[in-house]
Amino acid sequence: MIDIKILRDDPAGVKANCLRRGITNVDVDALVALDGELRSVIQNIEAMRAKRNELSKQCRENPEARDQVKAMKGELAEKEARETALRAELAAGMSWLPNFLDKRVPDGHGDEDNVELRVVGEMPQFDFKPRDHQELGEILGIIDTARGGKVAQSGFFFWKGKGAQLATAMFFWVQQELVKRGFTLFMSPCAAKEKTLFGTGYLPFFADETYQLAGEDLALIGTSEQTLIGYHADDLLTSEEMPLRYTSFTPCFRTEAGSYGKETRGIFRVHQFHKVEQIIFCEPGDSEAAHEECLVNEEYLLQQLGLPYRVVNVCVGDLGAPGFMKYDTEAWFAGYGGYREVCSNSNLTDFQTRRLGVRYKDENGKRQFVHTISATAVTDRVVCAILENFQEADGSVRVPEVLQQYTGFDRIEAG
RNA sequence: GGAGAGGUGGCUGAGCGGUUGAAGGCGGCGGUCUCGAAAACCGUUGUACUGUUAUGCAGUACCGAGGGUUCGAAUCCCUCCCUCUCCGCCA
Repeated sequence: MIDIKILRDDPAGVKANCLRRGITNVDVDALVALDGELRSVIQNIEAMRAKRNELSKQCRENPEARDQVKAMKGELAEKEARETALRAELAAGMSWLPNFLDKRVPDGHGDEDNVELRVVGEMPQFDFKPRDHQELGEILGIIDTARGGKVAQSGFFFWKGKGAQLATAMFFWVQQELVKRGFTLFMSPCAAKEKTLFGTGYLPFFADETYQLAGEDLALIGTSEQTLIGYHADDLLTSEEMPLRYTSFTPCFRTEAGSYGKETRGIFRVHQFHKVEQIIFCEPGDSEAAHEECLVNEEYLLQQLGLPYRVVNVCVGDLGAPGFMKYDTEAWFAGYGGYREVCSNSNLTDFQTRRLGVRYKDENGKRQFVHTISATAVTDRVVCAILENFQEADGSVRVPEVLQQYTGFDRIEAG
């Protein structure tokens, strides 16, 4: 949600922002008109109430006042109904307005327009044709997509045996690393109510991406960002306790509506994946630095794992509506033969906290909305990158050194 | 799932149709006292929205949420949500 005062003061700027983001379903002028009408109705109602309250005080001595108030009731009720309707209509429209954009966000329509910032790490060299993670998973018996389909649905999968051990080791190691960097570790709910999904900006924008639980005001989470940020809904934080750094390891559920047939090979795009998340709550002036901090963490983890990667500045067309600026980190996938997204790191500014009511008192005692950063630490995709980059001619895979203390083995042997 | 109890300001805790935006206590802020501090005493202290001749003033709303009764509701009625206690079941 953006500040409605900005909408009032600079509707042209809001319109331009929508236009640049390709958002066409919001009529900014209509919203401004709604806001104006609402305020005039409010003024009207408040004047009537003031009169009513005044008259009510006289009722005991003056019976005529009672009749006057009675006479006002119908009109007041009508105006109040109008106010309720206007508020609902305005809120619905406001909920579709996207966040503003950082000056550095590049133009563009899709991921092909993202701007490469740097390429890091050494490419693995092979004297054979490297296999992709799907093929390796089959050879090693560590990824089972067929049985995922059997027990759940196509798009669900099993990590099995040493693959599951490798993934578990990586997720555990990453949580430990983030705790060392000042993050508080959570184990968090994997379902959330509509209010939480709306507050974090997933609704209404990504409604068809969520798995709704039948008969409940609950959906499976698409990311622990939803619950970790919802954690502080309606809270008043203090400058002293910020920045708050939170992390959680959870499954993430996505219907992937509309993406059928896209990147379906392997487990790159699935209905359930697993993620360690980085969340930061901070004062507005600190969010740019916090955004960079999460990126540093992502890069550190990939470097420690020995994975080559590149960082891109995500263009406006590939940036979600809540995002102010986003970095994607793309690991090299040797079998696939290209860079593929493994981490997504967004500065959401006050877009979520305004919806959720997460505020703090600034040095003047004024209440302000805090800023949030939401960034991936690692997901299953990183395990896939390990498989593809650490493979050998027969399909065996070496375990990155930093994970060996947790796996208890240094290779997954083929055959 | 069964049976009870309860949700009031930053916290604690009164109020149970009108002068209650809400007693008392704690905390916070300002002051007196002091070389300084503590203690004591005095004063002050909610949030949101709207309008303004704007670090002020006025109005409206807010006592879990939403409806209703009433000239008027924190107080009465209805619905829902949540929390706690006991019993049962259970990873």
